[in-house]
Amino acid sequence: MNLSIAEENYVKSIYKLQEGDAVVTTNALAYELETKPASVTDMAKKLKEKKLIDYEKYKGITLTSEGRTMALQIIRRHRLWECFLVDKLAFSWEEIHELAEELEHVRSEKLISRLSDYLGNPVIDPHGDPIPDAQGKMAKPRPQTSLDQANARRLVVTAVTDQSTALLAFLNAKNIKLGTQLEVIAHYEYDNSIEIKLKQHPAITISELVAKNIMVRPV
Amino acid sequence: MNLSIAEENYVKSIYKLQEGDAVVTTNALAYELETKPASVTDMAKKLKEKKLIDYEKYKGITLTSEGRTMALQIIRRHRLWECFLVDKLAFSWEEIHELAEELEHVRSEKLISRLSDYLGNPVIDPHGDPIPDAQGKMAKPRPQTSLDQANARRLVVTAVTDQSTALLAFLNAKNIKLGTQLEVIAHYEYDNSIEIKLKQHPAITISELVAKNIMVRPV
DNA sequence: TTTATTATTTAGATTTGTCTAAATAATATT
DNA sequence: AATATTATTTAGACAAATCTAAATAATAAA
Repeated sequence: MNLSIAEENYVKSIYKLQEGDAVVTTNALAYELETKPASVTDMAKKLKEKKLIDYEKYKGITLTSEGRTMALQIIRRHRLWECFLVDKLAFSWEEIHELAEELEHVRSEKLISRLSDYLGNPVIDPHGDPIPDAQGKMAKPRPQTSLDQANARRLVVTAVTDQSTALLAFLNAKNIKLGTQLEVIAHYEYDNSIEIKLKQHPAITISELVAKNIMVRPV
Repeated sequence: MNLSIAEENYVKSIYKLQEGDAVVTTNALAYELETKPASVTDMAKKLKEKKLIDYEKYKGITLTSEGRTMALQIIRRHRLWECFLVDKLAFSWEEIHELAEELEHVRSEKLISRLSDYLGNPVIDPHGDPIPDAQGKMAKPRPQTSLDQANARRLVVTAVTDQSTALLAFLNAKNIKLGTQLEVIAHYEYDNSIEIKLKQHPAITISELVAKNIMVRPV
């Protein structure tokens, strides 16, 4: 089946919001796709017609197994292009998402399989997320949490959820990037700020807002 | 200015049909884009509004200098991706066009400039066509003609105009590919067939139809 | 130069994906 | 349980890109 770019984006977002098997609500999907709930309802009817989702009025959305297969293909394409951009074209991790967002819609099984070979068939992308193989199989996602909720002491940065230039500039100034290892020194209850220490750097204190946008996993 | 994919395809095709400065007719453009003349008229009004073309009813279409700049950017993207597909992913010359046709619509100056660097800033693409630089400057197109009209004796294959699988299979069987050098032995007036010889192969005779679809330049 | 042919444009419709505003359903609050 | 709030859907509209059929302009042929 051949999906439009819009349809692909819906399928991908539904997959993302499902996180396993949760039902996705109209509003959540609208928010994720930066569109209006009415548009989501319209598209839900179309995707149901194409048997990519299960959908009943007011009951929310889940992917069918066919929809899940489509989603995994799109995610595969996205993550392989991200690898390409970082490994071959030396882009930094904060620049790649929106480019991969466009490249992922070039549908060619052959292109993707050759790209994968060319990259050495990587199994995780530059954000640390697993890459589905051609059959849609992939490793379990790493158990990442936002920095403000992490309970381990020694952590590694896996992603940044807010791509605003203000945040990225801040992280740059503090030498925090993808793969950076850090140690949590203290939580300050008063404003939920967190004191952290990077190797070869003095300890710094970051606000709750910043901590919420830094994703980490135990090292 | 930000063009839609449809608009980019129009601009690119107008550039191609102009071949310098010729006026492009509605019908010719419709044929090139595999669409209907009425659709071309509609789009012509839009592109005129955006100052990318000069257009007066019944008088045909030409690009403005702004339109030409856009066209050269699109062609640059297209040809760089073709280089990537052949040089890095080992695609053959007959497979790359339609993939590049999609990849060319990812608009990112930075992506293209890095891709160009990565490829060693090539100045001709796998079909032998020149690649515009970031400023839109490019070498003169090679003087290619179809094999049936070539007057030189020793030639090199630069392109195939008909991408049908039947023709490609034929060329494959005869070991004719991009860059293949050949020598014209004889023209047979009766049916306009041509006898040619490839190095390390016995001479073969090809029909006028085949010869018309093989582009060559003197070696 | 009148007529026939071909090229182009217009008018009106269609599809896809979106929107706003209003209606309805589901859920939460009192 | 009645009411308020929030979530979702429907109805109707819109923009982009296309189409068909009919009208008009340009060109070729008689």
